[in-house]
Amino acid sequence: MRKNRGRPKAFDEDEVLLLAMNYFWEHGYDSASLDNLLEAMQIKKSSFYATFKSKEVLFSKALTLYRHSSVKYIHSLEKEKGSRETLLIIMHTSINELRERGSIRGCLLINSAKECYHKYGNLSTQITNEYIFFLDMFSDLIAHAKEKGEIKSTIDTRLLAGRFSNAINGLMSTIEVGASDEIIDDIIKSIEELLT
Amino acid sequence: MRKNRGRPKAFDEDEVLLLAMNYFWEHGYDSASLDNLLEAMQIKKSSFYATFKSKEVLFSKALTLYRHSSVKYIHSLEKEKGSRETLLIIMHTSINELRERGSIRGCLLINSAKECYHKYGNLSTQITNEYIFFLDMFSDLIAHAKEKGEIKSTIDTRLLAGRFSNAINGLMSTIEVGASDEIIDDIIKSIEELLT
DNA sequence: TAATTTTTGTACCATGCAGTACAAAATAAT
DNA sequence: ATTATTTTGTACTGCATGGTACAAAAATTA
Repeated sequence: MRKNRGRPKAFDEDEVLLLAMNYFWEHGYDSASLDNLLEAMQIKKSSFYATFKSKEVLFSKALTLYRHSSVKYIHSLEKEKGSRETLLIIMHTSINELRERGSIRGCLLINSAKECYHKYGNLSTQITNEYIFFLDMFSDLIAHAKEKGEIKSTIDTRLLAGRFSNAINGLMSTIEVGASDEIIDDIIKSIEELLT
Repeated sequence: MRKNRGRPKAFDEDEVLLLAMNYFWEHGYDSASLDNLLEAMQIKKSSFYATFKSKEVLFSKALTLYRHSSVKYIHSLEKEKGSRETLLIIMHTSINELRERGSIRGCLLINSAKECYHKYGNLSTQITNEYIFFLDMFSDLIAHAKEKGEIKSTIDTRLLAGRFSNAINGLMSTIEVGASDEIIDDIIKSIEELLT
């Protein structure tokens, strides 16, 4: 069986996966209907099922892409802006999104965890694994920041990463529930203090 | 038009609303199908539409009931256990649920906020109002605790309520995403420290 | 050019959903 | 008892969903 036989694909698999990831991020798993996804991905149903075998598999691949692209982005950010600053930028990215568009997408993993918690077992375990990966990444950033003296906190590095992640997860909920700017700004302040 | 005419209702409106609220709390708004709700409420479709005119109206009433029953519970708790202790019990209730059942329901408002954030405008505004009500209640508890010397923190009472609420909202997400007990226990510790 | 292989477009399918229609049943008023 | 009024049970409607069937289209190989 030679390769490159038959009609060639009219789209790039990675490109349409990125489009799908962004659509999932914006709308969530259940609310993203297949038809709307296909429109966002600019491909037809049969092409979709030939390439990604189901909506669930597509989502799983989107979660993996989310990790890969986040790692790439955060590593480049750390090089450019430093470790502690990178952690703060991670938080402020969502806040800027809020001020500019009036709404936030939050963290794809946390959003998905809420959706999958009871409903989708397979996805849940993947989400947990991806989350641990992010926590490791935050731990590394904090460790580097401590080495450089950017953070002086005596709290255990990994637990500090947990508190940081927790505060940001809360912030996304707090924003979505419609808290006032005063409350939100104070929470941001408390997160900055955490990384001191 | 006299009252008590015609066939009498075979169910108590408040009772079935409570059943509906618990079902929504367990499953969320979208995932709670009308048929499953009706089964949980133990009434038939026509009775449902004659009493609550739609699923959305039912949910709105469930949100209001959630506030009413929470107020009642928390006030009695404050009388019995004190103000600071009540705040801690609010947190530990979810954690106990986790240890006992292996999963948590979290806060109905926060769960709903996530679901309604983009999708249901009417419900979103109600959710924000209910949330402000809870924040007021937390503020009162903290104010009382400060008066009694149970809490010495110099952070503004309302902002402290915001930080407390934020940390708990985060904790629910952190649990759902599958964080380790070590991370969770440390976050609990940090919340207890917040109320010191 | 003919045969083979793969992708693509369209029509279709079964299921689950919120909500409606309507007649039968149950009560109160007359 | 008859009539008026309300609730209840069941069947139905229309729509959206994820997924499939299948033939036409587009490329490679011979």
